[in-house]
Amino acid sequence: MIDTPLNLREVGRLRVLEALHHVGRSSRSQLTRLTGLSRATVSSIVADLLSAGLIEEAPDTSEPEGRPTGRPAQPLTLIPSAAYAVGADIGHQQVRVAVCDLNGDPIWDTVVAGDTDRAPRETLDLTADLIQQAIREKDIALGDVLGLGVDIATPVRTADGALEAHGIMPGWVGVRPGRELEERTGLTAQVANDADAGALAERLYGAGRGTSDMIYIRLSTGIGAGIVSGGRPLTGVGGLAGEIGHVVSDPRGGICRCGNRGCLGTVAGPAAIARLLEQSWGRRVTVPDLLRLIDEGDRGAVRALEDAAEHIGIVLADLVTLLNPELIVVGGDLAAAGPLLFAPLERAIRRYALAPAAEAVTVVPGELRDQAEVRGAAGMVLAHAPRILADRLAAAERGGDHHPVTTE
Amino acid sequence: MIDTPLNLREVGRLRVLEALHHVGRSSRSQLTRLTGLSRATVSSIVADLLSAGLIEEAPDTSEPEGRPTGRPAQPLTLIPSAAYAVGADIGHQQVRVAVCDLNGDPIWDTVVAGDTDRAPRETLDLTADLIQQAIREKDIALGDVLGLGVDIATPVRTADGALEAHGIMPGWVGVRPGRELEERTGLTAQVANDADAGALAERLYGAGRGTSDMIYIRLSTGIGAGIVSGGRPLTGVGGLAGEIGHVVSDPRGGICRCGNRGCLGTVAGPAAIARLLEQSWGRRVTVPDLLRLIDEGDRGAVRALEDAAEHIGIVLADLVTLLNPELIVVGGDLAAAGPLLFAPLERAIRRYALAPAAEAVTVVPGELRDQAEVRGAAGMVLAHAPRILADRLAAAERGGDHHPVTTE
DNA sequence: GCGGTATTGATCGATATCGGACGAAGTGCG
DNA sequence: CGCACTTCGTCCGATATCGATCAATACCGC
Repeated sequence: MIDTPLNLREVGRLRVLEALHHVGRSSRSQLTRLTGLSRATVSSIVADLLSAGLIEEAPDTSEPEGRPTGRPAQPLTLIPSAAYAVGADIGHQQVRVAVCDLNGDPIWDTVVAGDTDRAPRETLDLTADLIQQAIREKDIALGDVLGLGVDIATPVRTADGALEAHGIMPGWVGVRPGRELEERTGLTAQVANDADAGALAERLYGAGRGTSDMIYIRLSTGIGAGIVSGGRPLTGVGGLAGEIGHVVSDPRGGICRCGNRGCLGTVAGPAAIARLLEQSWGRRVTVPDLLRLIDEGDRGAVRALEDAAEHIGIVLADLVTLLNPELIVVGGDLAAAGPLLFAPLERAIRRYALAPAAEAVTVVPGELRDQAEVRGAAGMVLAHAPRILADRLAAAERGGDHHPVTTE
Repeated sequence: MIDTPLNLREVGRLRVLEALHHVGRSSRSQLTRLTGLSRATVSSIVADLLSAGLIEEAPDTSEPEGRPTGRPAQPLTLIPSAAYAVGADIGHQQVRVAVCDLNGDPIWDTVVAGDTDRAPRETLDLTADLIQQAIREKDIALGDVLGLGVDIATPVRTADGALEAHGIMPGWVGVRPGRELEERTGLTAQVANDADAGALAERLYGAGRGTSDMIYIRLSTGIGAGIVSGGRPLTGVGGLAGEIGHVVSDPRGGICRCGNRGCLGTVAGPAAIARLLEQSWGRRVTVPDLLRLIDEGDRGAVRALEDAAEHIGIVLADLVTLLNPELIVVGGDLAAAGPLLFAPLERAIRRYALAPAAEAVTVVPGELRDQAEVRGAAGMVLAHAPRILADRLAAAERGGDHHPVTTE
């Protein structure tokens, strides 16, 4: 993903691809407006892309707008199956691999359970096997795969893609899953934190479509957040941004594995709620148990959830004051808890955040559920799809110069 | 600042200008690497820009690198005086106007005191007068001014540049200072919050040069912050981002004018510290008074400052955990307080922020002092200088087609 | 129904960009 | 001191882009 400046001759194609990727469907004349190129150039590039099999003339669909008059435009679209991206989500207890088409729609999706925390090598082997299985089963040419996106439940150092020491996956410290999987699969890989991947997915395909300033908060075992600012993921200088689970929520709270006291995750994380209930119930309580108890209206569980939600809401309120986001998307298992979670969350935001910022923000549950992270991982690659496609077209022209499709 | 896509023919010039603006000094051959254009194209564009008087062949300076061998490169630079930007800083008790050259260096700078809070119209008139006076005195052609940057001590709605209701400048609510000043001066204007302007200035010209993830915190009357994320200012969806002064610091603290309780600004803002001392001293204490007391080692003043710094540090710690910045720059009057301010600040960050994030961040005082905001205001314009210059060159070619310098 | 109008998409000469070859300007070594 | 070598900048033919003109298609009003 090095940002080598493109040859000026290749910029046109890139712009057309980007515009099509962005708006999904567009005519030649609309493309001239979107790209700034001349109509002649757009027509020429479009002809190229058509013969390259990347785009197609859409069969003309519903156009319910009161059209102005004039010759009707011929809509063009990217062919979704012209290229694919693979996403791999490495969680604590499972590996998930999905293949997505150019639209980001998953066409293959599998989850395999396993104790990933302690076995990096085996987990990476398994992941690579799943990827190859997917490509084989869907009969995809390796050259049609744009790349591999990986997300993992621990911070990723942006500089070299290595995993940070303070993460919760003990055996993985220092491992560079991107490079490992590149060697195993032959695909170019990029790696991100799971919350960042989830944020990207919800922004591209889920509840946050079209927003530019969004926070995705993930309530599963711990608490993590992915921040989108100005349309771009906010990772911070070392990839640690969004570690909302380690904001100090109660200075007199319990000791966190990160070394601080009263981190939000230890005070209000789903695991902490479950542990709280274990004390009174005297037996093991999992997050699904918790959800069932809440659903049954168990007063202790409801109280624990509400208290946790208020703590989370207070921290979110700070984030709202500081970042002034448009939307907060709540994902992870616990998002299923519904209004009992959302009501105290929103109340805390309205109460503690700066009023105009609180008014500007909406809190919604995620739409993608357990698919969010994998789709976001693939989405990281797809976000660069136009660039990768343009690069490949340019390389193909410089290399094999025999285009039998050139003239008639 | 509409982002109309450029004609492909005009992209080359833009890229060359951007590269030169970014690195400051560069040879033709280095420009080919920076821009991705061919050597031939770069040479042609450079010839254009030379004859347009925008760039010059630098007289060859110290090149102390162990040079590799080969024909020496001919360095090129933008001519700093080829264009200017005007900055206007509208504070609570003063208006400051500066003219900066293409390097961002101020060549004219004036402060005028006045009760700006209650007199928007008079303040705008005064500002416009100062701007015109500056242009006249420095004998600058209006066509050589790229634009006007305005910053003001209240949140600015990004959508239309109007001032937000919750700001601290009562008479200004709903005013659109950008449009007002455009009408008065004939320059195109852009408006930002003062903390955002300060952040930009410190990042471009001050303590934060070269950083991409930075927080600028301003301790003057109140507390505000400007956030730079991934090299871009983070304004949020409504321009409210960075309102660190309204993060709730003490839920049982006093009522803030924003309607909440215990906002950081009311608990630990310079004005709050001064008010705290007034209670014991029984007379009016200003921020300069406060600084003098601290300098004299007055124990009450020192204690009040340290307590305030800890409160501020705790909120900054949250920001460090959430944004993982590289640098925190402390500006505003109070930054002059020195180690008595910085020590508790850093201690709180180390204590409350996530350890690896705390290790990654450095806290430094600002370098630009009271010039930060004006220079940042001008810097907003200068950040787009290449684009504006390229646009103007293109427009000039389409319009007046008589270039006597073309042949011969 | 038919000309007027508006918009899209294609065609054509002028021009700018690209890649490669060439001259220019130095360094290092025999 | 000359020659090989390296890098920088310019020159030149091939090609893509641009702006303008032209054909195609649909709506509108009389």
